[in-house]
Amino acid sequence: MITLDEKSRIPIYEQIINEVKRNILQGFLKPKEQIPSIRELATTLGINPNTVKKSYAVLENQNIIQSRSTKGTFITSKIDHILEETVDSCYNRIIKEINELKRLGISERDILEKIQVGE
Amino acid sequence: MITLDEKSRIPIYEQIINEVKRNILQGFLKPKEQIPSIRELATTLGINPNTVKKSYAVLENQNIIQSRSTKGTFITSKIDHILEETVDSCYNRIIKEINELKRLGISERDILEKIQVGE
DNA sequence: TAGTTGTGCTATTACAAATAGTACAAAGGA
DNA sequence: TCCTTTGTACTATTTGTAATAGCACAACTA
Repeated sequence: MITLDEKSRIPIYEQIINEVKRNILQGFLKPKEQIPSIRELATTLGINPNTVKKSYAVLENQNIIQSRSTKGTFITSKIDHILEETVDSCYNRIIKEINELKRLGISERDILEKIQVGE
Repeated sequence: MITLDEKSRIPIYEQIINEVKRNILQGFLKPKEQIPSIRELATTLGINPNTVKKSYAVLENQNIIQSRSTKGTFITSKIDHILEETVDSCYNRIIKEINELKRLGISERDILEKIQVGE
């Protein structure tokens, strides 16, 4: 299921990209499985087909999906790299925030405690 | 010192807001201290005065700076709240990323270990 | 044959950021 | 007094990107 946030600063076409990846990683979409056609997804989301096309083009470029003329669009058979990349970028953003906190004078110990308690 | 990232998705006027806050938090700008005039900062950064004005308007609205006609613009005397708010938003972003990692199947223990080792 | 698929292309719209330009009043220094 | 600098206020324009609109084509399929 793909949901969009119109108010977000992130463009719709990027949101679609992220949502497709999320669906794959959560197991809702599996390798070789067919995903909605450009026109169908556009109708579902109430947006223009060109916007979906743009998302699919990027996803294909990242070897996450594969489009076949007159057939449809399918998840790539090998999706292992997606998880790794997504996790890495998550960690990178966390590290970035931690460094920011350190710069503000918060000790690493305090940060880790707060994170644990906060869960 | 204020630096801008033209390529960033964050608008210039927001970057200025963040930079002013950062300078305060790092002690480069102190309470009641005068900051560059709208025109001066605009010249320094090579941008339009209206853009700086927009940033200053937001900062004044957040009680971080105070503008006085014909005098200039000054840091507010009370800036304690800024640190708290900034730290809170940092933690919130970290929590958000951690939840994302959990959703991807990473255990909290693994996350915390990775963060510690990564530092 | 009719419908659906992805593809490719151009033109247009929509929106927010940023710029350009002008004008004003008030303070302060020469 | 004169000049400069300050913040303020306002409108108009430019710019860049996202998104839309619309069309045409080839190929597959029921």
